[in-house]
Amino acid sequence: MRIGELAAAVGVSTRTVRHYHRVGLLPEPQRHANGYRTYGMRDMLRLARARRLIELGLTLAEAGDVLADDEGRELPEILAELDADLARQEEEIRLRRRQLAAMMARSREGRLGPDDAVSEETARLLARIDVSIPDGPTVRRDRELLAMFDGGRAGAVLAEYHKALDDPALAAATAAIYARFDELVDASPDDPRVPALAADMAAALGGELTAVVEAAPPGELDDQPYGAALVGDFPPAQAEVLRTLYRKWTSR
Amino acid sequence: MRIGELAAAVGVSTRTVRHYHRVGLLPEPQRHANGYRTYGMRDMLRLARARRLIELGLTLAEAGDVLADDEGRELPEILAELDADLARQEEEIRLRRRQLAAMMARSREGRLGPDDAVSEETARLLARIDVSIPDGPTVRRDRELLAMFDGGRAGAVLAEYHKALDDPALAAATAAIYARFDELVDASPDDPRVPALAADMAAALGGELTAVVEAAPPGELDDQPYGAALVGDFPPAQAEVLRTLYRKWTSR
DNA sequence: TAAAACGTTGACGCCGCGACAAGGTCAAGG
DNA sequence: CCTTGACCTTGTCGCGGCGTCAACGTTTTA
Repeated sequence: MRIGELAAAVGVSTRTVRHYHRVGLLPEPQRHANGYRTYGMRDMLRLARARRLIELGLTLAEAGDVLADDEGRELPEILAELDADLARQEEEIRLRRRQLAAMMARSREGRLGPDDAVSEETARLLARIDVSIPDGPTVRRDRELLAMFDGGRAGAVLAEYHKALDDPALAAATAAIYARFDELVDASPDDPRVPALAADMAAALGGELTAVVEAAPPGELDDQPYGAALVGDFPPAQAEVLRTLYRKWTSR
Repeated sequence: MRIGELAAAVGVSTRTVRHYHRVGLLPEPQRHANGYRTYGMRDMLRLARARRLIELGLTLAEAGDVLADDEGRELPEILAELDADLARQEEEIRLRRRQLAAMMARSREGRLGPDDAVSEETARLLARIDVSIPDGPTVRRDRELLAMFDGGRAGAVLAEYHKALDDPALAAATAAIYARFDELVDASPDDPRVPALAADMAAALGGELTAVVEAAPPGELDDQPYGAALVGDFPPAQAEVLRTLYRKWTSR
């Protein structure tokens, strides 16, 4: 048998057979006078066995070990390990498909933005915000931030936000604050609305702030780990509100 | 923000962030005077979005496309494709786990050889052979061959073999033939038992042979596609039996 | 006699980074 | 002032399991 016949009989490519030779999974067979590899039945058996193990999910090295050990001494442990690995993969796939199904459903009912690739829990809060708070640049940014920290890093914030939306009066107050913040988009940092809004925000967002800056060190917001990046993303007056708010909070 | 802070905030390595820059998934941010990359909130948002898509199973290129398109135009198709792919993988994993479970069960009850990584159907036939035919070199080789061609390439042979084992008389005759074949292991090719055995095999293995050499071209067995490799695996007298058998069959 | 269909070795590509190497930068401490 | 250590920079190799050229020799077929 030449390499093409062997490969065709077992159902692999000649490249695969040569690859197995190079990595030592199959021994190099005898060569014909012209340099062609010449295979016998025993080579074919070994290749077929290796393929069955590989198709089960063993790596080439593992398959080689199993075939080298006379009569599969360590096969059971490899199988157990492999099964555990497959079980884990299966669970992962199921989880992702659940997420995908939710996203595809949302895609069919409405629009689907990049922030919809988010856990169901966060998706519920985002949907609630969407119906409770009038649209605006700041609420959009907050939605983005909530989505960004999806995955356990801001679970406490989610709970506080839900509480704020549970009470219609609180929800209305929150919406009002968003609106006032939006109005400052082109204002000067000296605008008298800045300290007023900061004071009202400090009063209104008490619980939520507790969750976020639980251990806020003193100093200016710009000097905090992510503070500079945060305020840098806002226009001057809005940034000033954040700085004032941070000062109020750390001096509490 | 510097790269380490960004990476820590999103939960990836700095190496990953730089990799995303190189492949174009994230734009290179501004540099500080010392050459350090400096990130803002928008970079963080983009990275977090990309990560969520990637963790869902999108490739880096796909995630880049989705984030590049303003508001996910082609996201739904990618999601559908991805879900189909995951469904296929899930099915594959389930299939492999079924095979693994069967193998692990066999491993617990008895011994587990390299030929047990085989379909349930073939495994059943191998088990039947094991109890019906006394052990010997030839029956072992036949078991190996059956296992080798597992997977649809020899389904007809399986059926014929089952039929031979269904009838106790046929099973006994088959066992006898195996025994006589084994006796020829050290015999000369001129041994008078060779033609006698070939004749009896031709009579006994009619159906099975029909399945194997359904369209056997005339000529010597050694000149057939896999004939040389096959007879090369047998001692002289046994090889001669096979040649004679092939001649009988093609001149039928 | 030429073309096609085999065979040979060798090298690069894929995907998503991890793990080095070989440095430069910066703040804190002795 | 010097060192230490924790950052940052670019660049390259490695992984797994082959597919896919390239550039060439051999055998079989029209």
